[in-house]
Amino acid sequence: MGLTDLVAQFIRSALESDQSLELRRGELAERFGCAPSQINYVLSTRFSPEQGYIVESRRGGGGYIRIRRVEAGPRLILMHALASVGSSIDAASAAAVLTNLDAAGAITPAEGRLMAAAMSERALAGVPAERKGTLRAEIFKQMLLACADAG
Amino acid sequence: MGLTDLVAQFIRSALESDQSLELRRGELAERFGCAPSQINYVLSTRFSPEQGYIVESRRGGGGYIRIRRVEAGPRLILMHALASVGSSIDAASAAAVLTNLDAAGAITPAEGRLMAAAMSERALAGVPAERKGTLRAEIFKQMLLACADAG
DNA sequence: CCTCCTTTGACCTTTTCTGACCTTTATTAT
DNA sequence: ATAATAAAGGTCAGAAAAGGTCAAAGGAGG
Repeated sequence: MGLTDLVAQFIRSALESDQSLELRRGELAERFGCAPSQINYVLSTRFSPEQGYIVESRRGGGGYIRIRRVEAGPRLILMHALASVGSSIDAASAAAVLTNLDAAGAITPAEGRLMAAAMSERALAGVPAERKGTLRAEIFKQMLLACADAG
Repeated sequence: MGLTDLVAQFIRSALESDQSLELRRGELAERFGCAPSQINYVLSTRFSPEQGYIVESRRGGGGYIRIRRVEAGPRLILMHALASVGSSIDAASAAAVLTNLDAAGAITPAEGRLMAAAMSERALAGVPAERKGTLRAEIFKQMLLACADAG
C-alpha cells in the first residue's frame, strides 16, 4: 500500500471515533515522512466532497486543516448533487437540479431561488459565453457545499 | 486558539453584558502578555466598521480605547447593503456585509453562507482578476434581489 | 512503450506577532 | 504662561508560522 493510502487510512480511522477531525498539515507530513504537499494530494483525491467529506483550512500562525464526514440524510443528497454537476452546466440543468433538491427536502425554496439567482443569465451577463458554463458549475458547487456545511 | 482570537473573545464577551466597552491598551496587552500593538491588530482584524463595530480612542495621559457594537434596523441595513455594493466589490467586503445582514436579521445564517460561497475566491477562481469584482457585485445584487423577492 | 497515479520541491499567499519609532494629551516644573 | 516630561495610543515593516499550487520527476501496470 502506498503512502497516499496509508495517510488516508490514518485519517479515516481518526474519523471513526470523532466525526470531525482537526490536524496540522506539517505535523502529519512529518509523521509520515513526506512532503507537506502530499497531504493536499491525499485530501483532494480521497476526501473530496464527492466522496462525502468537507475539508476546511486556515493559513497563517495557528493554521489548521479540518475534515468532516458527512452522514446520510439531506447533506449527503447535497453531496451527490454536487458530484453530478461536473465541470460545466447550463442554467436550465442547474434549475432542474435545484428543483429535485427542493423536492427531496434538501434545500428550502428560498435557498433554491437564491442559488438560481446567483447562476442566472442576468448575473453572469458579461462573462464570455465559452466560460459561463464552467463558472456556473464552480459557483454551484461552492453553494451546494455551503448548504451541506450548514446542514 | 491563537492569541488574537483569545483577545477577541475576551472583548466580545465583555460587550455582551455592556453594549459599549472602554479599555486600556496597555493593561489588556499586559493581561495577555503580548505587545501593545497586538491589541491594534485584534481591533483592526476583528472589530472593524465593516464588521459592525465602532472603535474610538484617545492618546495621552488618561487615554483609552472604546468599542461599540452598531446595530441598525433590518430595513436600513438592507438599503445600506444594496447601496454599498456598487459596481464592484471584493470577497472580504462582501462577507462583512453579509455578517451585518445576518446580525440585523435581514437574512438567515444559511443564506449568508450560501451567498458568501457563491462569491468566494474559490468560486470565482479562473475569472480574470480585473473582472472579478464586477462579476461578484452582479451576482451579489441578483442574490439580494432574490432575497427581497422571497422575504 | 504508454498512461495514470503518486510524490516531491520550489515558490506563493495568508495570518499572526513583535519591536522600533511616532504622535497626542495631560501633568509638572520653572 | 511656557517648557519639559510622562503617559497613553498609532503605524509600519518585517519575521515567523502556517497552509496552497503547480509543474515535473518517479513508478506501477497494461
